[in-house]
Amino acid sequence: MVLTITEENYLKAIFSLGCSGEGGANNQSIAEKLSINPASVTDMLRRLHEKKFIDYNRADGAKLTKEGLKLTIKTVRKHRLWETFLVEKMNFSWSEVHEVAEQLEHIQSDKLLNELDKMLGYPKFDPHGDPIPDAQGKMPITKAKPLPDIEIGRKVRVVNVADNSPSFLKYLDKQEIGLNNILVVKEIQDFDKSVLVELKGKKEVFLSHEASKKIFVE
Amino acid sequence: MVLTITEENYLKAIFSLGCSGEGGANNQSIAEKLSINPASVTDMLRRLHEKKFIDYNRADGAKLTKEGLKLTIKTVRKHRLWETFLVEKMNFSWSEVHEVAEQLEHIQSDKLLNELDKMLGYPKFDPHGDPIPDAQGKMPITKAKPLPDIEIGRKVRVVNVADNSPSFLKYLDKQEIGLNNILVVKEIQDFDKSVLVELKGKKEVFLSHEASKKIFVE
DNA sequence: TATTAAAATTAGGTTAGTCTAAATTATTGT
DNA sequence: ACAATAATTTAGACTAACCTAATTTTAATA
Ligand SMILES: [Mn+2]
Ligand SMILES: [Mn+2]
Ligand SMILES: [Mn+2]
Ligand SMILES: [Mn+2]
Repeated sequence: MVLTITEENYLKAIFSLGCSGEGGANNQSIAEKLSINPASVTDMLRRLHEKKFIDYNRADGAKLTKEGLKLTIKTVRKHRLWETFLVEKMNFSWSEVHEVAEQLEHIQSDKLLNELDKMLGYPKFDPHGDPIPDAQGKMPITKAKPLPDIEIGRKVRVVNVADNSPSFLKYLDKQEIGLNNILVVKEIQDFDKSVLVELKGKKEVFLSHEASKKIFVE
Repeated sequence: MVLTITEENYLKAIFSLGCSGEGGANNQSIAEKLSINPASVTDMLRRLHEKKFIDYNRADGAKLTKEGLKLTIKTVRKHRLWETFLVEKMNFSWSEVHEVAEQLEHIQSDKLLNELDKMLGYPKFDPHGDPIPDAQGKMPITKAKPLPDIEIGRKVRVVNVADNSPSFLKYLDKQEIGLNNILVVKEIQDFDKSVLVELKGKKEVFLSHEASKKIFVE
């Protein structure tokens, strides 16, 4: 049951593509997510299927098997715990952690993983508000909504961001929007769907539709 | 200047073989250290030479170039800082850290490395008493001697162990010998060169010549 | 010095993971 | 229903890192 780093990355891609959208992950979306040629993806999907980590066919796309899901969730757990570690203990900002966590998630040591979890106080969410699976693979389910779905006037709390790219996160930093911040939705522009929100201290900022779709609140 | 994990491991092997013994590292010793076939080593030595990380010829063996040395020392720094981290912050024992550090040493993040160093208080030695190169690549030089070279009756302090294998380190644990422990050399047996030492609390133990050669004291 | 043994290299192969270009299958718009 | 377009797969190649078996070079010893 020992996966290569490459295999772990494919499984993770299939996992995250499978979360959004109900069907499996199709070749093209995996290729895009991993910046790899579709022909290479075909190859790897065949191998992952042979190893019983995924089911795959052209119509339904790739879906993790029970075994594949178990292994993938462990990788996700590692990724998110390491991100939390980097922010909580190593003075990283939320825009810096993802790249390093992409490396750290492949470290194999159950003891280290458990100690990390303990040191961080068994956190439930990572610095981007993503749920951290526990040692049994269970993770909390939240019913957060994207900002554009909120009625005008509601006061909400930012609980998750659906894009971990440094460019997006730095943009949020600049707008002074962070996890757990309280926002009030003031208005949504008709012509471009941009959202006007009030931050703490009465400060108001416009968020593009593009950006606001990726901000999840409760 | 981006090395593969495999290249880093070869350079590290050449480095450590070059430290002991004045000449370079020969093919066979590298092959043994990495558990790799000599024919494969020939291959890799050629590639490392082409990339200007080593000088190599059959007579003198492999020697790191200035560039190669710089990169290798950084890997050693990472390895030893991570080992220190595991012991100081993650409740690992000195016999458990090496294997995990072999993985962690390949993580690429200058910020993480600096923060790690800072969090640990800029340590000078790792859990086995090996010197940790600083950010400039400088490391303290000590004049420790192996236990069999000490005169009878001298009181000394354990400052380094020259074998990081779990089996050796667990053996030392069992004998209650650890870093910084004070020992008195009571006698050296003629027939097998085993060493009788007195530990704190007057307890006395025999150490085989094999073991005592690997215990460095001051 | 000639013979033998050890060390290193060469030759030829394998596997994982990638690529490009060409062929095949599906989907879609008219 | 059919042509155009999009998605996927096949075919053929490449690189890094390894292997075994055979050969060559160097060292040791009789
Ligand atoms: Mn991430
Ligand atoms: Mn995250
Ligand atoms: Mn070590
Ligand atoms: Mn060490």
